[in-house]
Amino acid sequence: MNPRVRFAPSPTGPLHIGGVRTALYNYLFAKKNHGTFLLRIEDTDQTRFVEGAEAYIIEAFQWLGIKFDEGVGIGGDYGPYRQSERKAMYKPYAEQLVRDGWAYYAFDTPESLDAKRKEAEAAKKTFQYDASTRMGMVNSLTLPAEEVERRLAAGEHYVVRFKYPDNIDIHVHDLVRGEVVINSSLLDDKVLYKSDGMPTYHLANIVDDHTMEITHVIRGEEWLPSAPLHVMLYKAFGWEAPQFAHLPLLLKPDGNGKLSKRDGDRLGFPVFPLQWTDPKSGDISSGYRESGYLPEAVINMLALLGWNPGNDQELMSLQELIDAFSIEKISKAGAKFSLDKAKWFNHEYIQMKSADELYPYFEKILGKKHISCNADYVKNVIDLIKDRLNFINDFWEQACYFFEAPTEYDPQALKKRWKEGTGAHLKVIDDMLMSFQPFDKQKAQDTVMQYIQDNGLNMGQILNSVRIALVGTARGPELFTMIELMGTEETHRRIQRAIEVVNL
RNA sequence: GGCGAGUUCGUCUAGUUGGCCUAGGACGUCAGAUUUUCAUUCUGAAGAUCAGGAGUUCGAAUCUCCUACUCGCUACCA
Repeated sequence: MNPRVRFAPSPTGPLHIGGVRTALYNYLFAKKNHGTFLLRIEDTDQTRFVEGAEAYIIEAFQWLGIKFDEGVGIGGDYGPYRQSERKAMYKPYAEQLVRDGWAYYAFDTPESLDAKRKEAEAAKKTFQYDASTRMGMVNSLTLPAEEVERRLAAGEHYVVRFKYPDNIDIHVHDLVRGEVVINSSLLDDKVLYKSDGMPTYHLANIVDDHTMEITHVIRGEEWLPSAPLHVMLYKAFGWEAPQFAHLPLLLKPDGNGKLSKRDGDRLGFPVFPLQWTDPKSGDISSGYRESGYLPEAVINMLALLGWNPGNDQELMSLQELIDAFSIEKISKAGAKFSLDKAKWFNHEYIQMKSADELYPYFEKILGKKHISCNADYVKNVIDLIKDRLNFINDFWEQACYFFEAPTEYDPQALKKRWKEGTGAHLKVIDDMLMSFQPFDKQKAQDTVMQYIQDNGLNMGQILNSVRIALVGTARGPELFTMIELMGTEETHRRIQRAIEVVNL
């Protein structure tokens, strides 16, 4: 049977990069095994619903180039794929569990539960709704049947709680961690069905995974503690459980905690694929896309954070990742996100792109500066400066002088390269350069070099002074190539201006 | 507090059946080389006694036990 896997985010805000990796692993697994990858939206918590989050999630995967076969936004035979739209189907399942003795109605109010917790806290204990306490609570286990009926009929608020069999070992077979065993007496009677008529994650995810015929549940490690509950639920329903694989966490670059939005803000890197504006506060969180990352680079980097192909290959296309992927090679320990490595990946991917491919990105950047420019010229610039780009957004910093004459000159560079008499030499060189119409790079270079040699000048000094005139500082690609690209007119203007302004 | 998981260079990791590991690669760092400058690129170096301890064994990063530390979960959130 071909596997069916799902990515099931909650639309409570922008998609965390750890979630993206979870989705990626699901995707790689599905594609490797000729399976189906579907998107399900888990919006059972109406109080945490955030406008635009679902659209954000879909757009993020579009940008990343990860395609769902089925689900929200695509459709399929197992829909609807939004849990809010499946609301009606959960209640019968909850009732079935109560009928079969696997669950019970609980009428305890949030206030009374709070009181119990506080009470326990005062006694330095923790209150747990479980086999040891449930008989002292207000529920269908302690109330007479008629009373339960009456309360239900009267429309009183209630929740359905799972009733663990007492003192049994629950085995969870995890594909990355092996066998995990926990005793039922340590677990609390989790709420399955909420008083607002919605299931909790636990019930909804089991019902949906079963009815959607999910074969493998690949999710974050934070779900491991509730996996025993899920295993028990499958048992209670008499359903075959899917295989589980709990992924290691993505950790912050420094320290040990889980990577959070705050770490991104603090250390200056995005934690979300796309930029996100909070609809309530208006706060903006940066995204990989807007920060100048290439989606291929983000995917490659993420794939290797917690998994590796078992050899030394690090630069891998999506297809190569698919071909090499296997759950067995997923590591158990959490992985720290590294900004340096992310930068390196992105640099590598930019180098793989041609000027034609890169052009649209840079045209947009120029557009924002209100610069419209001949496409061939821009592409030539790209070829010249590409290898110094780590991010798409580095473009302007690295190439601005190709589009705007420098307005000031780096004092450090001037001090080092601009000596007495430099201006006079520049005048001569300027004339030489201008004399080639049309410009002949090789001849111009030969002529200037000859001049430098004939006058016993220092090549580094002279050429760099020209460079400062053109760029504003001592950096940039090969000088005569720049001159050729900028044109003699522009070169002339810049040299003249530099002589005037620096005036030494 | 309870429960669970994890622990190889600063970071990501290789190491799957114990011996070719005097622990390999990548990022980062440092040093050289190339270049008219900067960046790129290239070469090289430093960097882990495999969390610690005990044991099994001729031999352990790899097996067993104990300890420590870190993280996760502990809601009518997912």
